[in-house]
Amino acid sequence: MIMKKGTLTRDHIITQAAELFNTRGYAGASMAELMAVTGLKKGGIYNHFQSKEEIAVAAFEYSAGLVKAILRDEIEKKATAKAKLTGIIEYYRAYPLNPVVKGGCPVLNSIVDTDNTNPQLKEKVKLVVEDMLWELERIIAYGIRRQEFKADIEPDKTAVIIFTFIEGGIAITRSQSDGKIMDVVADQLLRYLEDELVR
Amino acid sequence: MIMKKGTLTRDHIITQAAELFNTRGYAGASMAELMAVTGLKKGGIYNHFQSKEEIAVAAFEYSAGLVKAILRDEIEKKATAKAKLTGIIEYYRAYPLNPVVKGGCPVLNSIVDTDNTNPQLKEKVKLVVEDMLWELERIIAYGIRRQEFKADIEPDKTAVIIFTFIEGGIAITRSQSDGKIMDVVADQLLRYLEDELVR
DNA sequence: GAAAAATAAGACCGATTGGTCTTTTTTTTT
DNA sequence: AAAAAAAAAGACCAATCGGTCTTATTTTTC
Repeated sequence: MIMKKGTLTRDHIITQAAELFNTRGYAGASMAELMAVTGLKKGGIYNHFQSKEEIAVAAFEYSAGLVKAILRDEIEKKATAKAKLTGIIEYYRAYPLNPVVKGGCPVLNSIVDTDNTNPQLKEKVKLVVEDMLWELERIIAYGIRRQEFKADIEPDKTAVIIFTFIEGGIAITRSQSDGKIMDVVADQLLRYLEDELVR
Repeated sequence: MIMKKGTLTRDHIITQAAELFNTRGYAGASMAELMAVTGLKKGGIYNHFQSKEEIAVAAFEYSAGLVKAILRDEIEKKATAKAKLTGIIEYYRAYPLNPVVKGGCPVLNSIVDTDNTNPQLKEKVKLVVEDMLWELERIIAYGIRRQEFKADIEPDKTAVIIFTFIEGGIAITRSQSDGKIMDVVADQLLRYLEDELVR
């Protein structure tokens, strides 16, 4: 057997929990609901985790891993910095239609959902955001090095601009249930890329 | 007596609830906590409201009213469209330091916090976002009319750009606890205003 | 200041919360 | 296939959940 049964079950709990917590929030989701969506009873779940919080952390790590994997893929399959950024922007244009996890962007949701009663999760979220900013920053620095981008742009600030704009778009889209908002955001980001970054 | 005692108590509950729900989320905040922060017992609270949900709606309306009042003030005290937008941008630059309600932007928080189990609040949030977009749109249309802004810019899309960018900035700021992020956002918005809107 | 009305208190409710623990069942090892 | 180990079940727990209702108190009206 390639994988122990328990590990399979554990993964199943995590994927189901990721969706549940992302749609209902940490406080809003109950263990009873998690039991329902996993098809397991209390004993089955608590055999793999020590607490609800531990499940939430594992679920967020899983969701964040999905997002990162998609971004990495988008980055790696393009050669130029401009193409990499364009790929990311286009990915997010379609985001409201195909979120990585049901319930919207897990990064945005966790930022807002995580109050100060869960410092462990809060720190994890912070690290994930830092990591995504860093990933963008690398692309921009790469573009400058390749002389695709203007020499005087600041990679760190540019990364913040792109990322905040995208996450804001996801938020407003969610409130209005209107996919066209992400179009506006994506178009504007492409214009920004063309006008202010490309030399 | 200018105001009945009950109304005063009701307002007190609302202001305290606004802060509580904004920091802990709807599901995360309990009636016991609301009792603690208001100094009232169950009977005192339920004398004014029928349910927790009704309190949450009233609290959000109150918070949204505060935000709108500030924006309106920022808009009215300036004469030109450019000055109005600059005023709003500068207001949000300092936002992480002085949120209208403790816990961050109530609009952003409610967008994310409100799942589909509370359609009444969700609709309210949608209307508030629409209203804020509309307010921005009006300024931009005003700027075009006054020939401050280019004639070919689209007020609705421009409003979306400004608003999503600001809300995204607030979100990321919250995750990183870093006030400099709002500086990057504000600076970029001012540049956008100068370069793409002003003719 | 007395009567009426509004307000707040606080005991009480059933349901649900996250979590524990023993027992049973299933899986893995030998 | 037997023994050992892992996994899942499900009864059980105290605490808390949102909410109700009667009683006591305070405020308002007359």
